[in-house]
Amino acid sequence: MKLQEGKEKFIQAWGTLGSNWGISRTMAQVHALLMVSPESLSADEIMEELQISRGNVNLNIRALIDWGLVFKEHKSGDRKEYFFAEKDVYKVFRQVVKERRKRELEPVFKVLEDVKVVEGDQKDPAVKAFTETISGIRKFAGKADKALDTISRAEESWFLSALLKLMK
Amino acid sequence: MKLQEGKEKFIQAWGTLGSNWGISRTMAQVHALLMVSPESLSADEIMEELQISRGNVNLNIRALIDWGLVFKEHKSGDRKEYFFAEKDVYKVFRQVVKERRKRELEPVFKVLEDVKVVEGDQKDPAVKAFTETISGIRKFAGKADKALDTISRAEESWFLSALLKLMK
DNA sequence: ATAAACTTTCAAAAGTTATTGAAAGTTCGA
DNA sequence: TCGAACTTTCAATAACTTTTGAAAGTTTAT
Repeated sequence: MKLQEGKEKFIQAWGTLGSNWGISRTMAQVHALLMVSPESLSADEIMEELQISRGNVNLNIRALIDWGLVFKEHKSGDRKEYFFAEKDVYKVFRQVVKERRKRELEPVFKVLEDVKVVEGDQKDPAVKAFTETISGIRKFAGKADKALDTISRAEESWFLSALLKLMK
Repeated sequence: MKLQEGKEKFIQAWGTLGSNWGISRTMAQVHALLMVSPESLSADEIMEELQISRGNVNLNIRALIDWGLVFKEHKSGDRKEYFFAEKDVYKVFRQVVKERRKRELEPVFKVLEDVKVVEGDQKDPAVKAFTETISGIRKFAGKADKALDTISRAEESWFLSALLKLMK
């Protein structure tokens, strides 16, 4: 397989994976392109490679920077900005875990906290079912949150050895 | 807080969570409604509670059944079908892990396998960067896949005690 | 075999999200 | 301060996804 073909296949696959997980397809594609580029790229180069507009590149690059997955670089004697991605997959994973935990788990906790006590007779099956489901979710979410926090702080070596132990 | 209000808040929150993770909002809302209902519900009851059409209920119920999160029930003396959800949050989690692993990780593996060897000089930085990134992702994905497989087979008690150890 | 009660399908409509491109804004060197 | 080189914004538009509802299909009791 030719390099260009491989790149394109990988970029498409990464884009699909992203869009299945609530990350915009283009954002994931820009990320994929930067992951396989040895040098940092300018906005123009990204436009050219992915055939997307300047505005779109700008929007998605900023989102990636916001997620902590992409960084800016300035080359001397050049006024353009250049961008490069974190290439260590484990660091990417940890960063995504960290961000999504903050963005999505926290609002859910807030709602669970809000609704955990509803008025009414605990003998009413409707009240009982509601209370029990919410309480089950709260317990599970608390544990998941701790686990994710641990993962997002962990060193790769530590994490992998712990995983291996887990799998014995 | 009144039960009805709590239910509505929870259903909205679950819907938002779902749509952030690539699951349709309505599918997550139907799931949430069934999670907090003590009895199984008919299509009509779901239509009524969530104010959505019959076709929409049917589509999303079938998807939930396909995911293994919701089940059918027949009540004697009644020709309607009734639906109820798995309420054990850990089982729900395991089922989702299992399904997404199958649906999404597998196609990505296939592409990674396809593109892992590209023609050209390994001293060419473009080829080298590509090869190294793909190889990093393959290694990580292999480990993640094993971990998810373990989780999706594990008993809750086992899983939680392993997590606790992990967190010491 | 029929009809009532129910479920499923699917094309059109509505709603949502992503993309464009041109205009506005910013930065920098001379 | 000016103008060139670049980045950012945002309203319009395009693309995609979800929802509807009526028609078709299926099942069951008699």
